[in-house]
Formats: sequence, structure tokens, C-alpha cells
Amino acid sequence: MEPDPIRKRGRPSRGAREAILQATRELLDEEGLARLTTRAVARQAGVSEASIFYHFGDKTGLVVAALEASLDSLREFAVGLAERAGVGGLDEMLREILRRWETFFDRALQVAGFVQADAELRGDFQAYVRANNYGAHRGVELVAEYLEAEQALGRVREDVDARAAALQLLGVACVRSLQRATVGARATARLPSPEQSVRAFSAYLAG
Amino acid sequence: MEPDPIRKRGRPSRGAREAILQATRELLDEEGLARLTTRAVARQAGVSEASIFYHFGDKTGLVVAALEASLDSLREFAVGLAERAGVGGLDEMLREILRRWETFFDRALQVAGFVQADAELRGDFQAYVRANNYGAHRGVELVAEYLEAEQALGRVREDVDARAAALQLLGVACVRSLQRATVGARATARLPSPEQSVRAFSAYLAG
DNA sequence: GTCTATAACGCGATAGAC
DNA sequence: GTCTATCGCGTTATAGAC
Repeated sequence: MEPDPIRKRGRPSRGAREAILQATRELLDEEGLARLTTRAVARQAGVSEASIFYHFGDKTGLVVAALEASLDSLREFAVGLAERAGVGGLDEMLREILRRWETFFDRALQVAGFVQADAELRGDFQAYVRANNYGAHRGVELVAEYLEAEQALGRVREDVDARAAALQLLGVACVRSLQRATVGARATARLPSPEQSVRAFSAYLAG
Repeated sequence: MEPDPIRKRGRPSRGAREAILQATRELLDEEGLARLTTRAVARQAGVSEASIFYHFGDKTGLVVAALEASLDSLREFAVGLAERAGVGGLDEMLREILRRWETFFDRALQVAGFVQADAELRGDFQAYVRANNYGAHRGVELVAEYLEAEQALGRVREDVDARAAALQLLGVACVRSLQRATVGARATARLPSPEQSVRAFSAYLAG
């Protein structure tokens, strides 16, 4: 996916598609989804606007292609989660879960909120999410499976509701991410720290 | 969009300001922030675009004025929360908290995400939030104060970390709201229900 | 496949009459 | 205070040459 780490300058007569995707990711991080225009992407990638439409059909196709890649990291972590029950400390893993999902929510919130702000876009986006079986419930299920695996190992009390607990844990990450988005990165310090949250949470889990 | 649905009776030669605000709120709910144009507001309110700029200076002034009002309901509930400790069942109150914040997050997520999607807008918005001392930490503090008041009454265990617990509770509301935004209203059924969440949560609080 | 050029449109905002 | 009319700009997307 990243054969050419050199920033594209001039006209890439081959590899325009990759240059466009790379430029899109960069602009998304720097400027945000609302400022992402086909014009800016073309300029950053060193191609013409027409090439974007040739390769991706329309602007939506471009954005979807660029965002899909962002999900890969969390997906990889999440699907292997239950298998790692018993490995390392429980608190350690809970912190890692918090950290991973917080990073994910940073992007998800941006996309979700942007899409939510446009009634027509919203419908299309929800259909896309459903078709790919994305959604918060997937995360809850995977984390719950991990907690259940820990229950089987005796590190989590049997009478804990794993799904409810998983939702609570992801909720902490979600609010922290929202706080960062609305008040700024440093303002997350005004919330209970991840360490404090995990300590309280594992006190509950371990009884 | 049929030609001129005439939602407003005639031209409000007085009360144009109120008509504009009302139209703004309606359009925000119906179409979303991204589709909110001064043109659409003018049409819905039955005034000219120029009147909007006369009364609110620019589009931002209009949006801020309209959104401020949306906060009133939660603010009123939240500041009186601690005083209502001991009133009614604990579970009942937890459900009410969940319900109130979920409604709030439905709007907050939309605004936060939209703003997050524009780098320039983001800075201005964060400054505004800080100036008004808004942010998730306010909610955490107010809910924590309620839980502490319940601790004083003996309905919540003394060794529970009230702030960490408050963050968990609001987190549940936040994820549920995000699920609704991304997957659709009915998809919240794929998460643990508010009742299930409250049951697990109060089992933790009460020991 | 990629370019240049431009069409077609909607936007926020303003000028000036009344 | 409110209107009509319009300006200037940025946007997505397309046509047609090469």
C-alpha cells in the first residue's frame, strides 16, 4: 500500500492513484473532512482533478477508499483480542484496549459527526456501515468475548455482565475522545486518567 | 423540496429575529448542520437573507445563538442533580441520567464531529467551549457529585471511585449515541439496553 | 491516463432603495 | 428593518485534446 515514501512532486505518470490516496490521507489529518476538496487533493498529489474522477468515480469513492485503510489497525487488534486472555496483566490489557479504542474514536467521531450533519449523507453512510457490519456493537462484542475468556481463566468474577462491562469500558474511551475533540487535547487531563479508570474498572471486575 | 411549503405565515414584520431562530432550529433537526444555509433559513423563516446578517452579523453568530438554547435542558437537569440524591430509586435516577445525556450527546456529537472536520473551525470552537467552561469534564463532575451524595446516604459503597464511575456511566450514553449516529436509531438495540447497563452498574455501586 | 478548460451551481455576504 | 438584486468565489464534475 505504501511503495513510495517519497513525497510526490511533479507529475507521476504512473502511480497517480496511490499519490491521490496518499494526498487524501494527509489532507484529512491536516485539514479535516470538511476542507477536503478534490481541488486540494489534486494539488497535493501533483495530478489534475480529472484524474481523481477517472480513478475513483466521484468524491465519495475517494473518501471511502482512504478511510477504509484507517480501520485496519483496530480491526487487527480487536479480532485477536479474546485469544490473548491471560497474557500479561489484566490492567495492562485494559489500558491497551482503552488506548486503541480512543485512537479509533478520534477518527470515528470526526466521520460520524460530519456525516450526521448532513441528512442525505447520513442515510448513505448508515447503509454502508450496515453492509460492512461495522458499528459500536462489534467492539462491544469483541471486548466482551475477551472478558468472558478472562472469566474462564478466573481473573474476572463470574457474575460480571461481560457485555455491559465492555460497553462501559469503550464508553470511557469514547468520552475521552469527545473531550479531546471539543475542548482540546490537553483537556482530557480534566477527566479521570486512563490509569484511574482502569483501576476502578478492574476493581469491579476482580471483585 | 416542493416550491415554498409556506411553513411560516406571511412576513413577520416584527419578530423576524425569533422567526429566524425558530427556522434555524427546525432545519438543524431536519437537515443537519452541513445543510444549514442562510438561504434555506431565510426561506423557511419567510424573510430575506439580508435580515439574517442584519440580526446575527454572520452565519456563525446565527448558529451559536441557536445551539446555545439546546444546552439549557441538560444544564438545568445537571446542576440540580446532587440535590436529588436519595429521591426515588437509585436505578431510576441512573436511567434518567443515561437518558438525558444520551439526548445531549445526540446533538453534541453532531456539532463536535462537524467542527472537528474543519481545522480552522475547530480552533475557534475549542476556544468558545473553554470560554464557557463546557466539556465532558463538567458532566463527569456533576454526576460524580450526585454519586458522592448517594455515598453519604449509604446507597453507594464508600470505596467506589465516584469520578471514574461517572465517566463510565456517561460513556455508556456516549457510545449509544454514537451507535445511533453511525448505524441508525434501531441499531442501538444491538448494544446492551439502558436497563441492562444500569443493572450492571448499580450492582457495582451497591456492592 | 492525464491534461486544460470550463460548465453549472450554491454559497456567504453586501449595496442601496424604500 | 427589510427588501431586491447581485457580486465574487469555491465547489463537483465533465468535454475533448493529446
